[in-house]
Amino acid sequence: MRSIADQIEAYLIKLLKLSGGSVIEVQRSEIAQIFACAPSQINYVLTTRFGPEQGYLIESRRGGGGYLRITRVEMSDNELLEGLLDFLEETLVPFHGGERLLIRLLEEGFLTKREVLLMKAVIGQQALGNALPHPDLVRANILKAMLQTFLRDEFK
Amino acid sequence: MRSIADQIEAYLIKLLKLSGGSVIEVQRSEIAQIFACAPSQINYVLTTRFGPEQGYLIESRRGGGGYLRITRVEMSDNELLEGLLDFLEETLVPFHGGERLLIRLLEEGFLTKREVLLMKAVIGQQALGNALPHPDLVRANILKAMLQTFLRDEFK
DNA sequence: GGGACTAAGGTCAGTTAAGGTCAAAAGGTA
DNA sequence: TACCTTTTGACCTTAACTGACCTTAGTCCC
Repeated sequence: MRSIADQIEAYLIKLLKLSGGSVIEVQRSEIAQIFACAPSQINYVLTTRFGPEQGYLIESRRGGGGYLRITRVEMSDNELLEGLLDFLEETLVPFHGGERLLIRLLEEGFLTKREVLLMKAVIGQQALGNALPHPDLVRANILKAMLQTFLRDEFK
Repeated sequence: MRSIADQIEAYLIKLLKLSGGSVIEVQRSEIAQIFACAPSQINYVLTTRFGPEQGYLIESRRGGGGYLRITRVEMSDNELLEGLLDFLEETLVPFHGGERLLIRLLEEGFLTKREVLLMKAVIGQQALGNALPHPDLVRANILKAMLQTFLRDEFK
């Protein structure tokens, strides 16, 4: 069974699509009610699925008339790449984090499906094995090296 | 008598057939319950019967709503690729060896130039660093994982 | 303007629900 | 017996989820 988090994610994405534009405003408590879950669950979904890595910006306001605003952020290829490289600079990459990042690049049309599969294969379990000392760090380095490929002249 | 492992294998294969498509999602604990065995038994079956050599890809997710996803990846009859995989099976890959291999694949029209650059980046110094215990082995594994990507259905 | 009250959203630590790993015991078979 | 395959269980990691408590913003009343 799909988890509630997955369902909420799907719901919000649907809202974004329906809204035509790239921004929606929702009430945390309302969403929580729809899915019969704790309000903090919504925060969980937002942080795990709608972070900057996935290409979203979250703003919010508390108090009466408060809201959550979810914005899909469009970026140029270079901005996107450089942002991702910065991100990788400071971060370790667990497999699923890396995967989401790649999906983002696919959605942006930056990578082909074939390339994503290729890169997924690289950062996956099988390739890295368990023997390595710091798999998350190695993953970050590998992704960085691959992405930097695209910053080269010939691809601009 | 057929071992439980064999029965589980048969069951999963049946599920795959029934599903029509080439992918199923199951819960480890559920399967374990059906066959009244330890959950880790399922992992055993997966690693011994549903590895890449047998033409399957395993993905999984932990935590609430976790699952095991088994994907059938059709083997291509392409001798070159399979030959290369065999070759990698027994060999370590120093950087320049790996590079030659990629160039050959480019010449054969298997990879685009872009893909070759991508893969070269992966097996290069920067990505793997110097800290790793067996860089040549890691390189072999990574290349293997990447090439196996191309054995999948969608690329035939 | 300043409390007091109300209506939001935020945080975080802790619990629950998965799957992963590994070594060791058990079972088969040449 | 020696070796290989199965099977299990103890322990680990990761993801999902919740609830108690906190912060911020607006409203009403004096």
